[in-house]
Amino acid sequence: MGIAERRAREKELLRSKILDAASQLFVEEGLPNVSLRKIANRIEYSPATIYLYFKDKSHLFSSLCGETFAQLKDELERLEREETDPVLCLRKGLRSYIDFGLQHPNQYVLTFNTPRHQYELEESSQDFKETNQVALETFDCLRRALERCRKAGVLEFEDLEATSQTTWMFIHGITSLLLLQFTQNDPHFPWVDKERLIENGLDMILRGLRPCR
Amino acid sequence: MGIAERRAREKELLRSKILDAASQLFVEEGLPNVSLRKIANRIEYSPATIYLYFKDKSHLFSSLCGETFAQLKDELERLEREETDPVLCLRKGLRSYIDFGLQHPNQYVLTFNTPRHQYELEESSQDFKETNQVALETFDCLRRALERCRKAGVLEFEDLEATSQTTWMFIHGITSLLLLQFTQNDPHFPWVDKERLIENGLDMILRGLRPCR
Amino acid sequence: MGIAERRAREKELLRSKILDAASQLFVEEGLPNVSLRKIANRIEYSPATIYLYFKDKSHLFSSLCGETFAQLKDELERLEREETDPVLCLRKGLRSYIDFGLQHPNQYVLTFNTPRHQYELEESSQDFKETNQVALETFDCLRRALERCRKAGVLEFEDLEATSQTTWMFIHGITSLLLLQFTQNDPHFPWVDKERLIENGLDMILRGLRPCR
Amino acid sequence: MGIAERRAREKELLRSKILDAASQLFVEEGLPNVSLRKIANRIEYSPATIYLYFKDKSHLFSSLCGETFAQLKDELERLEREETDPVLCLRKGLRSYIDFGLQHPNQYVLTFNTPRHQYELEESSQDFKETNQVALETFDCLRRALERCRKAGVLEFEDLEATSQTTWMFIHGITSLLLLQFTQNDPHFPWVDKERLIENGLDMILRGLRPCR
DNA sequence: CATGAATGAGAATTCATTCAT
DNA sequence: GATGAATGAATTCTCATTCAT
Repeated sequence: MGIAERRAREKELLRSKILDAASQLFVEEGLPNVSLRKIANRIEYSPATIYLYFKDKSHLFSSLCGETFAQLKDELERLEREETDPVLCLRKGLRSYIDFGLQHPNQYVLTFNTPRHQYELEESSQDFKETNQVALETFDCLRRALERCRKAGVLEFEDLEATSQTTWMFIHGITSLLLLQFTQNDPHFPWVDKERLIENGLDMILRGLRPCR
Repeated sequence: MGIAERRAREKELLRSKILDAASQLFVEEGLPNVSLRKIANRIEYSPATIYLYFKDKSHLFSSLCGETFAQLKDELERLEREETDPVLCLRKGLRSYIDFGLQHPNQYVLTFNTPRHQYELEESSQDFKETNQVALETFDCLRRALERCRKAGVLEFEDLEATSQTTWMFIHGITSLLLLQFTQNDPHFPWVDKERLIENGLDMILRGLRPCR
Repeated sequence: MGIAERRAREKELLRSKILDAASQLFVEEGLPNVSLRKIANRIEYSPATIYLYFKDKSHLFSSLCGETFAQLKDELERLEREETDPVLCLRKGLRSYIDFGLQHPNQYVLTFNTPRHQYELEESSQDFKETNQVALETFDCLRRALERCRKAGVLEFEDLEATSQTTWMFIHGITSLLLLQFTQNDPHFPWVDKERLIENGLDMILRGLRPCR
Repeated sequence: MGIAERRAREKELLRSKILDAASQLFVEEGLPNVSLRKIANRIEYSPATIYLYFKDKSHLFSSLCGETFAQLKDELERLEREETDPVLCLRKGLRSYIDFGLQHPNQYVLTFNTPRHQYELEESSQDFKETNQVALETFDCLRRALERCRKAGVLEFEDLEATSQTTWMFIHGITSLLLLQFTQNDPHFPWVDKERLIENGLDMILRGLRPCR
């Protein structure tokens, strides 16, 4: 029993090491330059070993994203429990989302800015379903946060679903272009200070939802 | 004389065919799976021929994006001349941007959702400079549209630059997630109807900028 | 245990096969016409396999030369131990050098008659350092042989270093032009018999160093 | 008539320009990196034009070498006429040969250190015959210079042909290794100063041929 | 469980050469 | 006489993946 447990623990550990290495390489070299070989090198295992833990490259990346976003969900749920003021809770949540994207640029880009057919994944796979489940639950946090504001009368809108999705689009736009800005470092575009942009964005979103008078 | 002209026309034609083929392959297979070989196959020319028209792969892609976005700029400038009502001009412009992105999904993704270090391009290149110039000019349309609204007293905001950038972020978010939705075709997420989402998004943006009372 | 050994042996064997094939192709087709593909074809392995044994093309060639010249060094050092007469030792050594060059025409040409910038190799590489080390040690044999003759009073010269280098130049000239003669097979030039030329050359070298009276 | 002449002159001129460009590129980039395209670029003609003047790449290079060595022959023949002291004439000739090699490193290497089957050339070709003729005549200068010294009693040797060839081998060795030294710039080998090496070499050659007592 | 060895497929790019004009 | 356009063949090298051990 103890032996089996240790084995399971060790197995889980190696799986994590693989994902960690992938994540690091991702940041350092950019998605298309991450090869299984490089991942294997970094953890000092053979490339073949990775196939014992992940069916293929796309499953690995899919898991990576899934597990990354699980963290975001946890954070948003914590916020939901701890922050009682509904508008503040919403605002902090949106802010967390953006910060999270900036902290995990590659997973963010891979998940939301990379057409899926590039890293195909059969829909039936277990990994895929899990990832998806997490995503839906994460989005639910936003839905609930908006609904709470509406109930409290501090925000006003008709269609909860449409508003949630639109709000997501806005913060996705903020996150996404900030990421572009930092990875490209384009000297020609007169980018406003990051902090400023984020707060201005959140202000505009909330102003767009405030009651009409 | 006529001969030289015909030749030039033919040359231009082949260049277009290459760009077209690239763009199609893009859609069908995703950026990292587009190779010069495949492009050449599709137009039934040899791979080497492409090098007579583009210095290398990154120049080809850069040209592709640059030339595509020149169209957007043209359209926005046309709008600016033709639509006199400032808010309507702004709204139509934002809408055009989104529609344009949806019509050229791959160029859009390549330009705004693809970290540059993946398809690097020396900054000094002529292609690069031109593309950049076009981008800046396109953004200027948005700046002017917002400023006109402010002068007309129909919108209210403090910092023109920050507001322009934030607005861009929002419509980029809309475009970007709509594209994701269509390329992924995720059956599990309860997407609201596209038209609805766009209009809701534009409403929210404008509401976020309306005068305080 | 036995398994690991057999594997190591097999691995070493394939490495040798690659080097052999490279060397042969070299002879048959000339250096710039030796491609990794051709080497792979000849040994009936895939091109990719070669990369498991050599980092890249230049490392392969560098290894080839290095390992070849290690043999020359061994031979010269053996001579040094076995031949006690200093002039004879020198003469036999020079002769060995020439014969060695004639026996390994391609490695010789690659090492001494091929401008390095053609097959560049980072200086830091391990292969490179080793090759270099071997070369220096081989040259040391010549230095010592000359010095021994001087001490014995049978040869006379002022500057050991300059004389060693000049002597090397002479035997290199002999080797090099004999190789040219055999690879070109030029029917128009009235080449004197090889053996004659070599012995005449060695005579002239030794006569040039004999004491003045 | 005048027209035809001008045409012929112009044609000859372009031929020269091609050879010049080839020669320059040679020096700058090394033999295997000289492509017809680069040559054509440099003279601002199309690659196809080169084929109007040279049958193919190897003929071009062959001509290049032939014409370069014609210069050496001219110089040696001039020396023969002007320098009356036989030993001095020999020594100056040898020195000229070495200097010439150092001044035309790439042609020298191509001619004498490059196995012919790398740049094949049918023996029957006109270019080939001419080049060969020049080479034989150049070697004749050395033969005559040695013979003159023997007749004057200042040098002593039995076989003129063998001695001439050996002498050539020696100065070829000097030239060849000096060229190696300069193109490789190997920091590990303690090369003696160039001038010193050359003069030491010439001394040794002449000492090797001086009368026995 | 882990891997060393191997590979087929494919990538970007360059080149010498041809030929219709 | 000169060339613009085109190409087939070749190059080095990387990668995801498999499989016997």
